[in-house]
Amino acid sequence: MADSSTQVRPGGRSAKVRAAVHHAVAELLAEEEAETLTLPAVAARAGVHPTTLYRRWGSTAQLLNDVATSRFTDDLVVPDSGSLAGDLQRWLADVATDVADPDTLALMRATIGSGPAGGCACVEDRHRQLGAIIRREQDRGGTALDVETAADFLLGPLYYRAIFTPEPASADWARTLVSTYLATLRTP
Amino acid sequence: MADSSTQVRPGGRSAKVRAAVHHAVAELLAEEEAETLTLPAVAARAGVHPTTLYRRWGSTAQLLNDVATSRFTDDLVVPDSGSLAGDLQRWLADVATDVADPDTLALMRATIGSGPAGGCACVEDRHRQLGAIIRREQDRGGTALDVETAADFLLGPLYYRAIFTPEPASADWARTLVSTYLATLRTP
DNA sequence: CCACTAACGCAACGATCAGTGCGATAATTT
DNA sequence: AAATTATCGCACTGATCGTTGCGTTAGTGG
Repeated sequence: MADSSTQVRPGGRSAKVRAAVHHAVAELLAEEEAETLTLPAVAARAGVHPTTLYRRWGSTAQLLNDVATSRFTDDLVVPDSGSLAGDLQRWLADVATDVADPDTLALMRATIGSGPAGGCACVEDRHRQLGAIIRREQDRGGTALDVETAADFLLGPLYYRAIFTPEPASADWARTLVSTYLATLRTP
Repeated sequence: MADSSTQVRPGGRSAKVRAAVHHAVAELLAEEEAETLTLPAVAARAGVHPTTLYRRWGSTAQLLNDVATSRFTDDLVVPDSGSLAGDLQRWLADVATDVADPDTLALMRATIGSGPAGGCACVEDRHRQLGAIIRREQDRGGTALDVETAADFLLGPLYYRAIFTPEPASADWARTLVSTYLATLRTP
């Protein structure tokens, strides 16, 4: 009975405001620099009163965390091609395509800059997806992989290129990354 | 003779102001959230008038870029242990130790969030250092490595863990990373 | 359909930010 | 040492931000 006095009300209007605000954040990050991303600016773009943003989110950091979490959660379908290599290649290619979008990158950068937990909000679901792929391979009777190590070798180079280097990471490059990673497993 | 009319003057006072401002940025990022990093706040901490910051840097984005560039340039000595494995292990362990510092991480996060070129400012010199190590191995008659690929497998997982995951990356883990990377080269 | 209340809009306020013009200081050159 | 001028400090101003109190709108349960 933890805090039963205040009941949430995610009805039509709140959901509509939330969607408009999320859309406004993505728009503003896509077109201008992250400097001008203030709560009044987002409110004006979303057609919502600034007070609403101050009350619901409080700061741009929490708003960005919310936007990034919902943006990078359940946005990709975990493939089931029948083999580990196929699943990983399909999935990482999708991730690479997603990360190659400049608007997506802008959201990631802003979220990372908003606080220590910003990065986690961007890749938390990716780790869940990778875990699902690995678990499925294990159920097939295949090799048991460590999720963290796989993330180091697959997501590591991909996100590193996206954030820290100007050169893009294509879907083909992601597939090559999976091949070389699986090759290292067969030859310890 | 491009713009010979305006000559820079990096004398004693300017250098002192610059150092104080850089120090103030690092301090503010270390203690509080990145939200409050405004030019007047930095000026107050540095004991400098806000107008100076508006004129010399113009925005927090450019200031952060300047701070990050000078912070992550010539801060590590490229080792020369006689072997590629030794050089890489020493160097990447140093990088890991540097990145493990919360204050360093805060500066990196803020710089990444300040603009598209933020990430490059943090690792540009790292690529130069890695290139120097690889070139030295080549001069020894050893294997010729591609700098970009090596960065993908060495810096990628390291910076990915630092920015996107809560678990730290120790110096020992970095050395293991080098070992596994070199192992993959011997077995193509 | 009605009562309840979470969520939003509105107006007003102090605080801080971003920018400008002008004089003072000090680095650099002759 | 004197002249030149890049750089900084100061005072001032308009704009924007962050916050609060109060009334209104609209989900939610009876």
